Amino acid sequence: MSSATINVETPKGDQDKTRIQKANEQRILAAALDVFSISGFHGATLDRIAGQAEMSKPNLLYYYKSKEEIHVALLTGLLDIWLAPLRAISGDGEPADEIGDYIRRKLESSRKFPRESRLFANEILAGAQHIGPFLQNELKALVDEKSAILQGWIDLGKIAPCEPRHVLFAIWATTQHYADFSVQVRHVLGLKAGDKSFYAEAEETLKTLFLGKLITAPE
Amino acid sequence: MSSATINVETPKGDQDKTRIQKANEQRILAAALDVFSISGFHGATLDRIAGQAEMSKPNLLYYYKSKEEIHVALLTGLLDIWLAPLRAISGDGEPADEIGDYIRRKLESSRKFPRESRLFANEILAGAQHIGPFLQNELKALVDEKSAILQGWIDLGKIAPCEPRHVLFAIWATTQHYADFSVQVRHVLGLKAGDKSFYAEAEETLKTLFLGKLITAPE
DNA sequence: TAACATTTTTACCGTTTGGTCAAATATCTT
DNA sequence: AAGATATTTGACCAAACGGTAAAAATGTTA
Repeated sequence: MSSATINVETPKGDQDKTRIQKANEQRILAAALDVFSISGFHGATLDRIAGQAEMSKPNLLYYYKSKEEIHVALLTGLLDIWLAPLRAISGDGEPADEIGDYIRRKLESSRKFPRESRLFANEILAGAQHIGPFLQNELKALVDEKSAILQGWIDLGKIAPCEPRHVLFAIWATTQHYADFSVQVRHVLGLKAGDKSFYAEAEETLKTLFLGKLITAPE
Repeated sequence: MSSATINVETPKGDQDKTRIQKANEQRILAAALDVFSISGFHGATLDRIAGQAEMSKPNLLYYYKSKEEIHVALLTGLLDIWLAPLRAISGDGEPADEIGDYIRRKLESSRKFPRESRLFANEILAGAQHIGPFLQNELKALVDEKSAILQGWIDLGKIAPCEPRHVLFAIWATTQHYADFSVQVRHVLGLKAGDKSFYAEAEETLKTLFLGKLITAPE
């Protein structure tokens, strides 16, 4: 198993790419996202990805040198989607608004990008082989920063005493659950495949949970 | 892909098994749990499982006819571990005790059985091919039953109004997160591999979260 | 349109994988 | 000990897999 980790630098300037190149790379990534997010890295095959992209396998390998390169490209593109809701937390707003909005954004992300969420979950479950450095560096730094904001609110008595990092974990877990475990959610609720009607209840419940006691009433 | 789902009936009475049979089946399942929980079904190979079990591959296949049969055997054994904490919720106790104990039991389960938790997560992520019927039947019935208890507490004004099923989802998500996403948790917290010291903070945080507002103060 | 570069396809290769089979060995029963 | 049964192993196989080579087709540009 090669130990390639993601590198942020763009190996090729996006402008000197052919129109066909750009289109086909998009088709490949879209197809690969479908397959990887369901079957995981090892369960996915180049034949299925190529089939999904309506493309021959050698043609696919003309754009990406290996299966792993496609996987890494997907993960790289994922990280911004994953980070965006967290980045948007501001220390200037009211805690209830900021946390509530964060929950809303994360739920929206689960609803709109369930495949990306499952791809991410698969990668973490498998030991974060590729995105380990990202977790230790970029993500950790951002969590440190946002935790300090939460800690500031605690010090001001605006929210209840708690471990800020674990509160973030809880928000991640609960919101991503609706994408990663959607099959279980639907089966338990008796919903049919593709039914996403549970998201409204989910948002209401999570806001009750996180904003109920966590936010101490202003005196 | 064969569509075998788990069947509860024991195909062979456990008593008429040889001493060697029982021992080797245990060795195989232990080894398979190691490999499956890290690599997923497709990433796992019979050679690696056999190697981990210190056994030749044909010998392994003498006890289990196929890779899938091992996988199903593991999943089947998993379900009781998964259900036990939920089963233990009683309508007779006080809400704060019952919910707090449920969180404690689920966290303990994540700490003691992280491989089982990841195996379960992998199976759900992949679409719950094998345990779909279990989710729709046994699990749904149990969730219906326990949700009714929560609803009873709501009606009595003992806990805040909420969607009981989604509260259960939130407890599952947050507690299992520490097993399934332990790599991410450790990287963000700056802990070394194998360090499980975060569980104490996790329990405290989750109880603050779920018992803070959810439980309305007795008048 | 001719020359060039890019894209696509056909045919193929070596390896890995899940699984089989018959023979050999160990264990149990009487 | 002898026979029956259960266990283990080495050799092997067909299929699937990731990937390659080179030619054919298509697009671009002067």
